[in-house]
Amino acid sequence: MTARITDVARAAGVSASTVSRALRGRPGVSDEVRDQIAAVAARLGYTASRSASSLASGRTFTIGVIAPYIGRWFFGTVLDAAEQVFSAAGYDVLLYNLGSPETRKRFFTKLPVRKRVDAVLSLLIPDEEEAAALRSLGVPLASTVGGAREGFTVVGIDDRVGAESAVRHLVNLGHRRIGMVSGASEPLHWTTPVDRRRAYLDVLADAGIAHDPALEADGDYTVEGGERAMTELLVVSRPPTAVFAQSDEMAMGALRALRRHRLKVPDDVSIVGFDDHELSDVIGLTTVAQPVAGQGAEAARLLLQQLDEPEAGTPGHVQMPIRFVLRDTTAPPAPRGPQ
Amino acid sequence: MTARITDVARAAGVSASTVSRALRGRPGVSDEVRDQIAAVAARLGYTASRSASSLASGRTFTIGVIAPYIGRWFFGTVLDAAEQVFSAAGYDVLLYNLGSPETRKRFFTKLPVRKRVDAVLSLLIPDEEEAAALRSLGVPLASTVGGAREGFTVVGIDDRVGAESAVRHLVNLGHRRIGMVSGASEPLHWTTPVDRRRAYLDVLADAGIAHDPALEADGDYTVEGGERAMTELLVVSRPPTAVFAQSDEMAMGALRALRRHRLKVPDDVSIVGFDDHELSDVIGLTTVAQPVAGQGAEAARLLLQQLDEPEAGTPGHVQMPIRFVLRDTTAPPAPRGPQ
DNA sequence: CTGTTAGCGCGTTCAC
DNA sequence: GTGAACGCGCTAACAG
Repeated sequence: MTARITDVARAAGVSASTVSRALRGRPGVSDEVRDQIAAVAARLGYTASRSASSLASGRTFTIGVIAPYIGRWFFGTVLDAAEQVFSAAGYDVLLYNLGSPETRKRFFTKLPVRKRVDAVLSLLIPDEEEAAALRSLGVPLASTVGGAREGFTVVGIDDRVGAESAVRHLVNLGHRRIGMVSGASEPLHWTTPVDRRRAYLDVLADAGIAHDPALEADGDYTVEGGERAMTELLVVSRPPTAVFAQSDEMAMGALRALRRHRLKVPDDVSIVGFDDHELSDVIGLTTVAQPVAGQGAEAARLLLQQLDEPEAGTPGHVQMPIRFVLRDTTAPPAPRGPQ
Repeated sequence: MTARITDVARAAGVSASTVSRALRGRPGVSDEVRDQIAAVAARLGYTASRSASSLASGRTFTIGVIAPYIGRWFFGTVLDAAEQVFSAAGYDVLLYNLGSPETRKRFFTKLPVRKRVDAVLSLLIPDEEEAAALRSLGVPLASTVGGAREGFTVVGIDDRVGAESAVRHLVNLGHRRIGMVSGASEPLHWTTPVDRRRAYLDVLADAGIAHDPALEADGDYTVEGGERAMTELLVVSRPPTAVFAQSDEMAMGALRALRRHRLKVPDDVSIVGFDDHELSDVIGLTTVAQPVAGQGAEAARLLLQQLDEPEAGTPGHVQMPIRFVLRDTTAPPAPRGPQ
């Protein structure tokens, strides 16, 4: 139904190989022949069949991208940026949205990307077993978010430093009852929640503040989870005067919980988030900014680089800069706490 | 490097054809042979090469998805839902992120999906020229958002009805100076901004309110654009006491502009949005809710249905339900307007 | 610089 | 129920 390479060859009065060479910009074709072939191909609306060319060449010009929840702002933004880099380089993106544990498991056992992609970018660091499955593909691998992994180029941020700045800010304001909304119920293999919690504990210890486990609640990295977690923190015997939420979305949930409890922010409770969500500025949320699109683009670039220079080895770990952003949800504690 | 079908055939002591039939569940293979082949294939980690099988069969088991800005919440959520439906049905998703006019143009002239996909889902209705290009692919087509198009199954909402409810709510509260933040600088071919504006004009006319062009400003469907637009509306001689923003993100931008101008919402100015963004609840934004993930899932389902029953023709246009959501950003006008 | 010859790995007729 | 032959459309190696 659509034109094949032999149709173009016949119409241009040359052989199929010449058409192939001409259209892919390979040397060994005179300029006039090349131009004429291009014209004929355009007239016939010819595009090489990817299936056939990858079968013949072994290359697919396709990158597999594995994302957990595209709908979440963070991963959507990372994906957006990575896709732009890939498509600008002529690669297509095969997207796998691994939200539930079942789809995740099925993906790594069946590995539908086998023989379909030239490289894989995982938006969240895979656990060791999953990483081993990906390594078996024999293609370059990269990941954003969540620690190091053998065989992977990883682009991330220093979660320790970022979380420390958030908590230290609260300490500097004079808070002593500092709670945390964390994301512990997520898959346990990534280092992000662990590092951010470690930083929280370290800063408290540094400030001579005893750690109270009752001031930690799990927010599942979602708005709703953040709301639930904040509500939990409000019913402990001595509620916190300030809360560090491990993500902006959980911080927004916490803000909603506070509003429902008629508590003022930052007068009654201070909130600091992490990520610098696109709407954090609208809400006035104090947070730790990280380059989200930047990480996606950088990981994509490094992956393409490995594809171009296979002998270079995997570039290892890249740290992107972070920045504390002061807005309106943090202030010194009130003379008397909430309630 | 990885196992081929002949490796499995040899290891199982059968022919390649039998392996092919057995693994794809085709009839004509005894149960014991089938089981044994499955075992051998699993042991060898065999997966059929998609390139080879689609070259041979003509099917790709891949769906092309065209998205404008994945990073935007709306499209990210639609994509997320659609991808889940596709992958549950065994299809892979080839993602094209057509943010800029250049990438968009390049996509539709080169049509990299040609011979690579069994169907195409566009997350935003293509213009007539783009639609013609897609029709030339000869595969089932579907779209979300933005009116009807020949050859496409379209899943959307009734923008007129939704926008009417938003504006009528403001009228019912007693507002007479009602502004609008629209998204007119977007590609002109989709009906969404047109329909929502039409509804705005109709409701004003119904209420006997003269239309003042100075009360309309373009917000580009972004938070920043909404902020700019609201700022413009505040400097006209008699500013609006209420504003209908054609999207929640623009409404959030408007809220930020108002906050910067020290104006209270809803005391000084009422704001109503459209979409029910995931964070609108956090902010307390009055809006018109539409099923976002639902539209993506439904469009994906209808596309798969066309793939299963090619003779059924294109199912046409599906309208999803919408719902007005009253929250905290709307109230009757103050006795005296702002300023 | 260009054409010819062989596959790439699989699905799909046909025979048996 | 199973195997042998052929071709999907293209690229790579070799001639010339």
